[in-house]
Amino acid sequence: MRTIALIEDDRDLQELLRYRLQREGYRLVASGTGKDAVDFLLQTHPALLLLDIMLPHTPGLEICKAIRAHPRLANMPIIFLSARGSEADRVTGLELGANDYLVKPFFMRELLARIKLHILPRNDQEPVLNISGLELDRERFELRRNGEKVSLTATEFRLLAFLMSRPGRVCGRSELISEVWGRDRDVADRAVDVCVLRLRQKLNDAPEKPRWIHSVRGFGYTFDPDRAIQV
Amino acid sequence: MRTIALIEDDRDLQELLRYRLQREGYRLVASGTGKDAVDFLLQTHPALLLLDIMLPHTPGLEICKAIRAHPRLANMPIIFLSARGSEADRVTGLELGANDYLVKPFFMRELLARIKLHILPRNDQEPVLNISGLELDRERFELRRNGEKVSLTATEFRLLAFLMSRPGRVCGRSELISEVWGRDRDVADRAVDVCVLRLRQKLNDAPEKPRWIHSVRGFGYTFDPDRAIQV
DNA sequence: CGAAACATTAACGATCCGGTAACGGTTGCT
DNA sequence: AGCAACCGTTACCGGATCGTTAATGTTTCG
Repeated sequence: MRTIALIEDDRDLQELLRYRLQREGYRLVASGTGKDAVDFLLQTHPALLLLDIMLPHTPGLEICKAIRAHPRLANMPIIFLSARGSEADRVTGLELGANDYLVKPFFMRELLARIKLHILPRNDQEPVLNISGLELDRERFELRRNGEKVSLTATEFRLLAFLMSRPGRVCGRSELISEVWGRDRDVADRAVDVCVLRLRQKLNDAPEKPRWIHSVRGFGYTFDPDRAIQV
Repeated sequence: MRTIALIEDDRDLQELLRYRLQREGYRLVASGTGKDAVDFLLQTHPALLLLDIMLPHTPGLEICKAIRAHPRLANMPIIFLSARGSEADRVTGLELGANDYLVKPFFMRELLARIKLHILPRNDQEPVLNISGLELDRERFELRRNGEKVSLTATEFRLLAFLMSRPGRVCGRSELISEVWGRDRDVADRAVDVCVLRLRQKLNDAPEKPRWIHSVRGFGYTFDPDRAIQV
């Protein structure tokens, strides 16, 4: 279940949102004040933040700035909720790094739709990817090929997940190492090749017709079932 | 410069947007109808689409669905522009996969802020260059000539990418060597000629009428489809 | 016209690159 | 401790690729 954070001093709105969000399957954690907002978010780890602009003590815009400056929170989606709807208000809100800006009173179902939008869309967070016979389940850490399970190791799984979440994109070895192995890990390029080799073996990914992982000479690898076979 | 596509039948709004977006440094490509929207987008490769909902022939919602279903366009950001602002309209728009929904009349600066929001997080340089029948895809490391794939090697690809990203500019051999081959590489000038030769062969780039890569005697090479043929 | 300067082209061989198998270190479980 | 799974490294191989060279065309200019 995904957690959504709310910072809002209006008690009634707080309760209304709690009710509606719970009905949609979210967990709501709320705070009535912007004091210690960063700590609050670090503790609760929400998937998204609903942020009032007019708050006692710390204005919402300040909080937004602080979040964007914080390395661990920087890309958390933020939706501003504000009674102020002038052009200038909206623009400053959005330019400060908010992902969306809704003017009160807003339609509840629109808010829900926009929340979904900002939480779901990233391919690399989707719990299950299903591409041309390969089913990658990030929650169970399982891979199924035409329905039957293929057991992968952790690195193999992460590598495949990274490639599958960017179908068609050619990923260079250095990119793969920093994203799959870790930015700080000191690992040779060829480790990627070997990992790909092992993946291909487990997937029965023959160099024939419909291949999943393609080598792109001089650049790297790509997951692309549609790519023409190299002749 | 980033391209933004607009599908909108209101001429006045089209011109207004063209004016404002150009002032912000975008290039606008517009179509008054939703017919062949997918082809239109495949050709122009915009970074984002502004889409009217009420269009003659094909409704915007249909276009949105078609885009999301198309593998090469699926994650293009879409902003709906609509005169209809009811809760149901907004929700269906967003749930169909649009990234944003603005109700006409909207604040121009808010639109600009939202455009930035949806474009910014992505890569800085245009991933696909499309010049006079040549389609260079830096993400897939592919080149298509009038739609059909031409397979290039790494150096050929980098050289062509460098030339195509500066159409009309004449690039000297030494410049090309340091930018394409690498500042430190010790390579003779002639290597460039040979690489250009192989490129031309693969592209069927005859020295006749519309030529892509031109030799500029004494200086170097340039990619320029508009250049008059040397007589 | 003829030579110099420069560009085009074909062919060759060195180098680079990716596939693969084998090795050994580490980790975690029994 | 013993064992197996996992993972990064290394080395070798074959083939693709690329820079060089030299011969051939083409343009420029005295």
